[in-house]
Amino acid sequence: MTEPATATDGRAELAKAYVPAEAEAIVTQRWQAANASHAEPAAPGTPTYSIVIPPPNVTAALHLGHALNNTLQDVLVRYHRMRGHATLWMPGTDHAGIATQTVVEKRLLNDGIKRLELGRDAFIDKTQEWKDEYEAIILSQLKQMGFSCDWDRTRFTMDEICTVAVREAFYRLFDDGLIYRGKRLVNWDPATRTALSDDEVEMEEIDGHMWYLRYPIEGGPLDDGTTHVTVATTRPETMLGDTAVALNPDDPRAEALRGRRVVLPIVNRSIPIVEDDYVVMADPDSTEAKAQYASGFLKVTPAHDPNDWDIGQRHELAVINIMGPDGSISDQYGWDDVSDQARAFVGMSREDARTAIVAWFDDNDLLEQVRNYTHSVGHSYRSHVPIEPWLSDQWYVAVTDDKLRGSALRAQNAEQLPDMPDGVGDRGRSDGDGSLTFYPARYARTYASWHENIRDWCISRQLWWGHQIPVWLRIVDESDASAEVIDALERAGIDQAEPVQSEWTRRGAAHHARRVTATEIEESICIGPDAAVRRSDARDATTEADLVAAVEAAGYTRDPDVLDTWFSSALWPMSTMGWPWSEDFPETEGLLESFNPTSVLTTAREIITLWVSRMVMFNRYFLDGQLPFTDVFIHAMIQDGHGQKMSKSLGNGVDPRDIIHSHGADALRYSLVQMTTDTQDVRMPVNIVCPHTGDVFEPEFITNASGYTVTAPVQSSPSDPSKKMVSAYGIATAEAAATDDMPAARNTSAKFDLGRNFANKVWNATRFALGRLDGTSESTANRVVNAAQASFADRWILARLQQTVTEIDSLMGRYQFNQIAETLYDFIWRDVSDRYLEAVKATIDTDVDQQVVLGAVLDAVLRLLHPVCPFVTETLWPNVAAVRGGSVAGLALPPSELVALAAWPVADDSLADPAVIADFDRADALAAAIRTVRSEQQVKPRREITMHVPPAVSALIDTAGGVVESLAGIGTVDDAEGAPPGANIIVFEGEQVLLSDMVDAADAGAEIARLDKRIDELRKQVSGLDARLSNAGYVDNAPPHLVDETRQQRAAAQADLEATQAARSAL
RNA sequence: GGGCGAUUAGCUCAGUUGGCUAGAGCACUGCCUUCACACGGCAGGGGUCGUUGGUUCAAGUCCAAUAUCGCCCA
Repeated sequence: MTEPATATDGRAELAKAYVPAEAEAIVTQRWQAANASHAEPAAPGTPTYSIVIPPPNVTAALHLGHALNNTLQDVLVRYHRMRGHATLWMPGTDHAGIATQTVVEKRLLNDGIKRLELGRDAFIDKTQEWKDEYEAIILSQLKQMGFSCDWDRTRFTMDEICTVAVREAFYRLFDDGLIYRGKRLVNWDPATRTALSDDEVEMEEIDGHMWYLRYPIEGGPLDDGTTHVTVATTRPETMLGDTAVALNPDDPRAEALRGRRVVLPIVNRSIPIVEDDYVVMADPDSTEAKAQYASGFLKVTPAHDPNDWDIGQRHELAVINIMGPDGSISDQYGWDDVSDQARAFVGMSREDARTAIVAWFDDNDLLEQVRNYTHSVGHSYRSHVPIEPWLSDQWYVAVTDDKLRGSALRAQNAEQLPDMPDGVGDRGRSDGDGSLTFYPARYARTYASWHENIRDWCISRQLWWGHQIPVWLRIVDESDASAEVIDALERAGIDQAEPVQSEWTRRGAAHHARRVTATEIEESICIGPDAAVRRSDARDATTEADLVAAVEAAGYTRDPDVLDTWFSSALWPMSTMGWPWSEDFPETEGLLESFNPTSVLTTAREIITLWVSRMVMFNRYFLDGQLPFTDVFIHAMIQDGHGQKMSKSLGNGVDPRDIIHSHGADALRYSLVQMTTDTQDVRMPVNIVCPHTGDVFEPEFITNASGYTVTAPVQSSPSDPSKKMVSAYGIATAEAAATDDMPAARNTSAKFDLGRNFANKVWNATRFALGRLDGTSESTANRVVNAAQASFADRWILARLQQTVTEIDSLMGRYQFNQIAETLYDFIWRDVSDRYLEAVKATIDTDVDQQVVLGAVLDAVLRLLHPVCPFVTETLWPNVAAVRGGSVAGLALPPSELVALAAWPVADDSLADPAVIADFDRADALAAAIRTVRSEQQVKPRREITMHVPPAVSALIDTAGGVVESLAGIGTVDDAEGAPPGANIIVFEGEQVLLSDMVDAADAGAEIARLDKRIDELRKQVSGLDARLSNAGYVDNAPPHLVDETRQQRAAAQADLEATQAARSAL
């Protein structure tokens, strides 16, 4: 193999096959040296194109899902950059609060270190180290895949510039009354001890039980002798916090029970019986599981169930919280009527308490029955333990406010969401209304219906890793409260925050107060970033540090919680571009004006609610209705070979670096683009590369504890089973560790062969041309070829090029990625390589015009393919540039040092030539028919045969100017009369074409068989067409052009049939 | 429970508003190591388009049921 020496102009000697690893390293350097992907704000009048990367979490290395997502973005970005747009692709990573904290905690625990013992600052340092490590890995992966992000602008969601944006956004929302603090039921994760938003809760089907517990009726039996009511519950342990029993008002038993109370067992609490529509009535014959299992009585535990909370609100029930933050039974969080009997349960875990309480009911003859019951239970997406609805103080964004939710809905394209939901109001209030378009369109409804059912967004997380909430709190007794606070609270009820005018607001902070108990008041001071405090028009504005010091001196302490990760992600298209004060970060000046709204957001569908919605709400809120992006492209998901979603726990993620290693980055990218369709998720069966032998083999699978099919952690080499290796699953799940004897094995997949072969094809097609072109010669250097005077093959390939450019332009605008890949494949492989290069082989060495055309076509091919396959095209670019000369009229291909910075080809309409394309297809069809006979007669490929043609066919052959001869291996073209006896006959367009000099002795039997088979086919075809034409319904109702077409087809098939029959009978 | 998507060749997938003999890649068969490419060329085999019913001159495509799988929401 030739060493790819790099000359100063970037040209390399071309090896026989494309070697991605060598090319990728060199090309990456050239891009870096040219700063090829850097963007500056657009000059006036220049069109812009921008994308912000969905910032990957710093929890782990990227997998193929990221590769897909970002490949699509790079295709768009490179395409628009070549189109001459000022193009920005903003890269970065996300701190991913809970996810990162969890992985770091786990790693520390492996070393025996506990987070709480380590302390907040030291833990954050450790997490920072993790972040640095994985951020570097992620950025390196992105670069290895060739992504043309503006690396100079790489951001992290906890960078100072992002922090300023987060602080300012929080401050403004707080000041505007859209952020509030309240005691609510939250989705509590007892394992990580933090609240989760609704979106972070995953529902899982659980095989559980329905327990039927008897609660004695207070004050003696009813008239019918009933002594108790039976409540049905899946969570008996929460009964300690029951504050009512509810039944449906339509229940026949309601009247007798009205006004009665029950005595809560164990606790001996007297609780009311209330009537509420929510309660499902018992009906053993119902098709609904709920009614089948219902007893008609519902225990109501407002502190531990969201539905019960609502019932409690309606009936003004007490709220008794019987659990601590770790999910154990506790009397420290609002339970103060603990009976002696109940005391025994305090301190138990929720699981133990469930067992113990059921046992207690059984022992006391109050357990009526137990039935198996499958129901869905919310689990933490992070720790996977069941969620505990838990009462606590949290911060919320009032996303249900019209300024957020309504704005998000009004943003939607009116074609995709014609009617606004009730109460949202019509579009047309602000700029971005009606401009948000989803591709594929069906996701517009997903987005809309989510907003219709949205609840306020819980943004506080009990974590250390993240943006700490910029609010300082203190609780004061009403008697100690300032007059300003009392004055503000006059206007409000309990648990409602009210703005206060105070010394703090006069110094540039925001001040709220709310009553938290009958006598206590909670005051909260929100302080903006230093840049905001300094700019404040408040009378006594100082600095953030001074203000914080003063607030803390006054007895306020900062809320230790941090913000939900998605709060900072929601600001990503703004914060990365310098909002709110780009003058403080000069490198960002002008970005917001040039590049926000961005052109498109590319993401997977799971993130529509978490991220897309919130970016829309925030961007519009802070930027006068301006959208963060106008298009949203939702792409497919990559599943493993068993149709399972790729996930860390299944260890079935594939590292793109493995694919780059086995196939190259361009192959990875091309194959991913090729499989990106509107609808279908993609299955990716993965093989393993043996690190000992290089063998590629299908791994051994096992079924894990949860019933999923996973790769066995340790695999054996197929050719030598004594050699072992660790699979990616083994590494991801830590079930096996790589050693010298048992190294880690890379993954690969045959799905990427397609892309690798294609890159190699481009490579070799170019090598062919390089051997035939010499652009430095006098004759070609300044030659301008006019298509009208060019040869048939040249006119054809230029017409096809024009068609291809037009098609790709259209497909790019519609995000039809798989069709882009197919269009490129068809043009480059089928047309340029298989047909054009074969057709010109005979003439290229002498036809100077053809050399110009070939050079131009190759140049255009590299440009067209560049967005998808940047490495191979950039590698070949200088070589092609060096040998091509002249130009083609109507085909603009201005020179450029790098193809990455070259102009997208512009092919004038004058190059379009449907007649030439039609004639070429005819010539190609004739050649194909001849090749079929050659193959059947086993004619040697190099043997040049003679064809004998009637005048009609002769005309085509003349028109085609040698193409038929080249493609069919014809040495001589003769007229029909000259055919020797025994010549083979094919029928083309109703005419007989004879072939001779095929073999030394013709096989008459094979010839007869072939013609008989063809006659059979043609008969079927004719009779099929006859059937259609004899159908009056078709002739009368189908569009006339289709009927005409059918008649022509019928005539052509009939002519072919007759000619073939004539040939057959001549034998 | 609600919504969305899928079911087409052995495998992985295309098939735009209904209209040429339902396509591609891999795999398979035969021939070819021809001076761009065996990561290749040429030729070929292989599909009752999940099932049932309907609309239509015409259904892989539209409608209705139904089965199976996946995802999202509750």
